[in-house]
Amino acid sequence: MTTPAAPRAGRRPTISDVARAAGVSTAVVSYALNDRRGVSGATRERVLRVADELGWRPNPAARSMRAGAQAVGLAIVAGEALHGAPVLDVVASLQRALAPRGLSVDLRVVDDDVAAAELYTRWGAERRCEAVVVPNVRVDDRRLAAVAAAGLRAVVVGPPHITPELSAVEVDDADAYARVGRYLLDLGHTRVAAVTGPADWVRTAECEAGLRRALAAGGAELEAAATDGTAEGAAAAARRLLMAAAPPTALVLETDLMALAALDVARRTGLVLPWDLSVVAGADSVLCRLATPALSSLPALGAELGTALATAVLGALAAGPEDAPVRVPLQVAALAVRGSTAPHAR
Amino acid sequence: MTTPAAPRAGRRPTISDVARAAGVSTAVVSYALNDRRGVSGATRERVLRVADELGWRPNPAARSMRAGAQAVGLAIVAGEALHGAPVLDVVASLQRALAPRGLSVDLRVVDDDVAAAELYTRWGAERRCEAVVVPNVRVDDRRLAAVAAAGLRAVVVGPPHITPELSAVEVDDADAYARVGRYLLDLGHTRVAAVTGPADWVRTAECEAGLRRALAAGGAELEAAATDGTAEGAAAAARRLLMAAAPPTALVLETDLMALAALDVARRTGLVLPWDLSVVAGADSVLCRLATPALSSLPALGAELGTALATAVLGALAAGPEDAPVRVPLQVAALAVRGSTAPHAR
DNA sequence: ATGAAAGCGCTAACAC
DNA sequence: GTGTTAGCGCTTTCAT
Repeated sequence: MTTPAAPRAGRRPTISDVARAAGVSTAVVSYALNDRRGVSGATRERVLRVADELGWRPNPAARSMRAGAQAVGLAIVAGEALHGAPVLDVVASLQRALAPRGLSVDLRVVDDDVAAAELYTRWGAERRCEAVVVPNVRVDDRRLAAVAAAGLRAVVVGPPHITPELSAVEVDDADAYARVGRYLLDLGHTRVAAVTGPADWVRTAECEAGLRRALAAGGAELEAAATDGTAEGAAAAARRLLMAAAPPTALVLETDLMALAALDVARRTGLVLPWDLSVVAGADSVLCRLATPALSSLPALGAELGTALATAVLGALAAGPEDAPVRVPLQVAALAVRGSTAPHAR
Repeated sequence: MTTPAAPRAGRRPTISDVARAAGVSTAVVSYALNDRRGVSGATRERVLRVADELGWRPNPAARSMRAGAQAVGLAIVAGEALHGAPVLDVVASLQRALAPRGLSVDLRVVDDDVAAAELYTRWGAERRCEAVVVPNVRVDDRRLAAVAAAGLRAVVVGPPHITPELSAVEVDDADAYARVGRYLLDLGHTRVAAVTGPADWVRTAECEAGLRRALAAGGAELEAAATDGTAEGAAAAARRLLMAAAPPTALVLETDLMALAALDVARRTGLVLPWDLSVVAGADSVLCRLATPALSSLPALGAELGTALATAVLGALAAGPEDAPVRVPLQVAALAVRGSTAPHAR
């Protein structure tokens, strides 16, 4: 036996179907379903029950039509990490934190920052998302210009004072790298080199500055080599540094893969870790633990960055256009000391 | 000076705005914009020009309202690869191939296959996507049941004869692993072990079967150890295998990380590669090239899998409900031979 | 507390 | 070839 109020077969039930089945108007159903006041307890109860029985689910397209796209956009350049963290780790925790608010994450993999900027422009025009996340900020980043032009709310990821006019997750990489610097100083290293990612990334400069300041305070010097962030680039830089007249006794590399590449170079150069050379990775992973010797590493961000981003996004969406931007600080935890670092034998 | 037909400030132009500005009706604009016949060349031209001048962009929500969600869903379990390939590589090429058709990819990271099944059910009810991609199929996969119940079109990724009633990308892993088997036979190995991912994955069984058949044809035996697919799990399995009374002289591992873990175990066991032990990785990556010795590896799928998926998805969407499912074959390319494999010294 | 109805931006059936 | 119009499913005034 079929309830006369049931929707046509082969169609998902709509609010009208629920309203008909519950014997009320669509407005009441909408109110009840969205937990709004203006509905009696009994009616609300009944509506919810009927909606559940019918298997009603909101149609996101229809909802977006009025409420705006319930999504936040994230364009990631192919091959890049998300501020040093594995992209999917961050996305997972961001999705988890935004889901209860009915927000989804629109992740796109683009070729470069030019494509990302175009995408932001398009997203703005299409009203495809409420806000965008901008990671791996460059100096004079064209994406930030695009975001501003598109009138999108943005959450950037960067060091504490980045783009003060925008909401941001402020990651204290300078502090983390300063701690690495002090650790190496304590071990007696006086010639340290850093192999970083692209020179025009704000984060790169920040990490290098933190490390340099800490070393300088102890009378040690830092030689920095910017690369494209690939294993090959890091290997080339490491080779050049280690072949120099007065080679460094400690090497800091921004990622796990870069550190692994440096390990390989050191091995081929005949250097025995950690006695001839100490190596520190800026972002931990299984790789760092599997390497021989295991690599001393700064923890990589992951879930923490995702939740921090969610906080910033939700804050930015809640805030009016006149309100101050939301700034969410995020600390990098302690260096994991492993077998790749040792006191410098003078 | 403002055109009288310009939309109110602070609002994105709609089709009505374009129609007004071009002096035609919304239907004509819609037809022109969607490249449909029934509009004169001159009118079409003018409409397109005006739309461009106004900066009109389609509103995806409004479009989805009639046409259905222009998206394909992909739920990936946290930590899993996509049929051995890096998730974002596949997603990038899938997005690139679907974008011209106006389709986007809705990627979600879920905790496990139970959550994935729930998500598929929800997607079906919400009409959130046109089709879903189901990778890493398990034996009696609950996700396939959910997909069927939700009435979603699905594209699965698996071996050639998987779920014949659904569209699929058929990856010939058995053949690839058979080639590895023959290669090891040619090197004189007679005791080979395979360390695989979870035993209830269809692909796992397929890889193992391919390897086993090829080895058996040459009179060699295969010992297979299923693991959880992590580096730790692989290390434990490798340790157990290598400590046995008659240890294998060649080890095949499903992923780059697992192979790296095995390398580490071998090193600690005092085995010198490739003389005491040959190691093959089932999925290549920078890691395999950086390892010492570099690992002989089967290429990992990436962009090819993405384009194959796009072909299958588009085919499935184009096909009527009565049409035969779309099956897209995909071959794994040749083994890259590197320093981790050598003839077995009898 | 509840109902009627307008409308979000777009498409498509139908009329001219 | 072009215009009119009725929805798609939902939220939200505005009446009652």
